[in-house]
Amino acid sequence: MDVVSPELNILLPDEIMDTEAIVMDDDPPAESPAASGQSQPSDDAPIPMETDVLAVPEIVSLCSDAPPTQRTQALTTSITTDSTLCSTTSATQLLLTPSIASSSPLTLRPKLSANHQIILNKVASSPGADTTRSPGTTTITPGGQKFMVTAIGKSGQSIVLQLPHTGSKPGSGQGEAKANPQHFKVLTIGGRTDLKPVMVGQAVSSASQISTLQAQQLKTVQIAKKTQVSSAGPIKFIITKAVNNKGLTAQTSVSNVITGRVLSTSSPVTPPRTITLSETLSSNSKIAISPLKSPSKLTMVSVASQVPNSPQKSVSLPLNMAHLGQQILVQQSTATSPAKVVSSHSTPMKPVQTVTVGGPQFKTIFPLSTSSNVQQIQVPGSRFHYVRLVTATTGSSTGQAGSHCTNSSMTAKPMVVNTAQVRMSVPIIPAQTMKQVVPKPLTSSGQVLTTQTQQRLIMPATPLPQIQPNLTNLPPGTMLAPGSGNMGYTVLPAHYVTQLQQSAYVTLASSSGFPTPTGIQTQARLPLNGYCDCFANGEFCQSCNCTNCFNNLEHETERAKAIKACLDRNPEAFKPKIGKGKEGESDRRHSKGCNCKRSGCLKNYCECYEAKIMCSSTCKCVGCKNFEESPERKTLMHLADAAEVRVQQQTAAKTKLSSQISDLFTRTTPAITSGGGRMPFTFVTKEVAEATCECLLEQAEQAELIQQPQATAERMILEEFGRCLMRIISSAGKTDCPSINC
DNA sequence: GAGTTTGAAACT
DNA sequence: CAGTTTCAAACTC
Repeated sequence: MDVVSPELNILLPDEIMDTEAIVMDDDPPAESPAASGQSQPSDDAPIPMETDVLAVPEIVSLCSDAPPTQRTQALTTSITTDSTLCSTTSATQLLLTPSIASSSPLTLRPKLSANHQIILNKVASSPGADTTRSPGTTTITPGGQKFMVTAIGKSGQSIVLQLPHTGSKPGSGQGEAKANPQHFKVLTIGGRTDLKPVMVGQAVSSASQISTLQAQQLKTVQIAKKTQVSSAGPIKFIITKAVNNKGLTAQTSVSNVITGRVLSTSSPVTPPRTITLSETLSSNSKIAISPLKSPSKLTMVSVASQVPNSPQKSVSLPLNMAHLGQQILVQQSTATSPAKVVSSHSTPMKPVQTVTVGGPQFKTIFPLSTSSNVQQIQVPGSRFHYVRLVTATTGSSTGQAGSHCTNSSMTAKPMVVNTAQVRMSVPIIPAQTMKQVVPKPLTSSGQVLTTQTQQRLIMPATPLPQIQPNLTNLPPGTMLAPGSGNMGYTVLPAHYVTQLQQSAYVTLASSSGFPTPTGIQTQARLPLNGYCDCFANGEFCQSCNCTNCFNNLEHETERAKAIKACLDRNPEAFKPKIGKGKEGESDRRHSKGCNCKRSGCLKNYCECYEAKIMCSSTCKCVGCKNFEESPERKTLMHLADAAEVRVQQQTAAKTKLSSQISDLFTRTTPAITSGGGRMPFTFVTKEVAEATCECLLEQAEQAELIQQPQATAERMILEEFGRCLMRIISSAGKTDCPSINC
């Protein structure tokens, strides 16, 4: 058994994990089921994940010495940690982990593309066959031969897996799948630590395919068809993406799930993550990939409402998946229908515990107690309902629906109950410190409303006591606009005041026809074409160069109305773009997401990068490299860190030098002023200098007398000069007028 | 500091 | 929702 070290993850190209969407064939039933997995020439080209996907480094290569046909049925691959993945024999199992005893064969035709992508070509398109591109580890068991491809890498480094023509139409029924059991198991390892959809292929598995799962991390993702939803139900592949996370070596588990069907494998590599990918039918087009795409696409293992006899309803749950915030998400659905996974609550929810899962896009709700050890997981904004099966048993897979977790939550990082508390502070400071910030006397006590970081009091208009009780319910960044409700304060985060500028300018310079709510018509405007640092900082202009400035107390009304007009146009205008993620999420994220296309999200053009946050599912960026495991990003971060360290060191050195100079000056000044004569010019008088020179001349003469060579003469003179200096120094502390005697 | 690049926002 | 335009910030030289 070859085990791919997690380090390979780093080495693999980024594109591997860029798996926002995959192409899955949802074609009508093909003529050739090819259930046996016969190899057929496939012209299916690997579907690039994105434009530059093909530039995959030669990190992994798959080769098989078996004939193509044989390779089709018997994938012989070995994966090593070195730069070469060479096949052994057709019977060779390539297992990264103690693979599950999955006997369901999956006919795949792996090939190594010119760009060294691991490609499993689907022999022929069939309804049951889906094109799968899976970065990560793929375990395939064709006819008892187990095949595991470790596509360790990162986003965008795609391993293209194209399933051979299976012939088992997912929607055609499960029996067909059983008749021609073609199963593959895809395990993706490595890549981003965050939730990222991973390629999923058609997974047709028997219910018995449940492995012992001890993965510490797992994210389950459902691939949902973007463009087309078959009435028969799209085949959905769920791949657990093992994430190379901090060298974890726990077994990774793989769960390949078609609706109601779950395949699970395990591999001792890294904690997996299950990722949902969106599918674009028949799409060979380039796919813009961003990390953490589409949390709403997350689809989990269907576990609820299982049909007891349904072979497609097996649930494998990775264990320890909660580690480091990784999460297995099990979709609770009626698995009887191979069609679209629909969340259904077959069992009433138990009291749950809301926890924050590391993935920024998940809010996990754990049932405090359920008879089936099902942890319910809620994904905000998702119409799916997820559960996580947790069991204390660590036994091997028995084929039962359930989990094989080994204290998954124990190894997980502390789950923080998301209280979504609004942190605001309302300090009371002396009124005189506010200056212009307080245009009107607030109260006799001079209470000033401030909020936590970056929030400024812009426009207090009413006494604080009226609003203070409400502030505790305001989220950070809340703007209390004048006239909004009974609140007369305008609290703006400084970062977003800039957004107000332009609008404010337009409003104030309302000759442009901007429909101000109040119909203000004035030529006055905020300074500098609306661009005023004072205003941006949420402050009134003071001692700046702006002209016709309305950003002052005198124009309080106009200013407030400008703000209000801006809010009328865009109520979200002052909400922080960069802030906490969704409720329950701990990571910061961009509320809208960037839309970078050329910068790779690694320049400050990218708002996410600028804010030093990872691109998230909300981003629409192309060729994004701003994800956690991006080598480019790491490099930049390292450079930035190094630069910062340099700056700090230089600053510290300058500070120290300045301090030393200052200290020296401080220490020497008294001596100078007191006539102590400790400074050189105080005791190296003209007489001393002359005497020294005489001594040196005398030494030179002596050297000439004894006919010493020039070098020796110079040495003698220098030695004499040294002696003179010593005498000067020694005399300096004794007398004001040191005497030099040769 | 000028010119170019880039992406967000506005607009259609 | 997609395409285009505008514009200011970021970037390069």
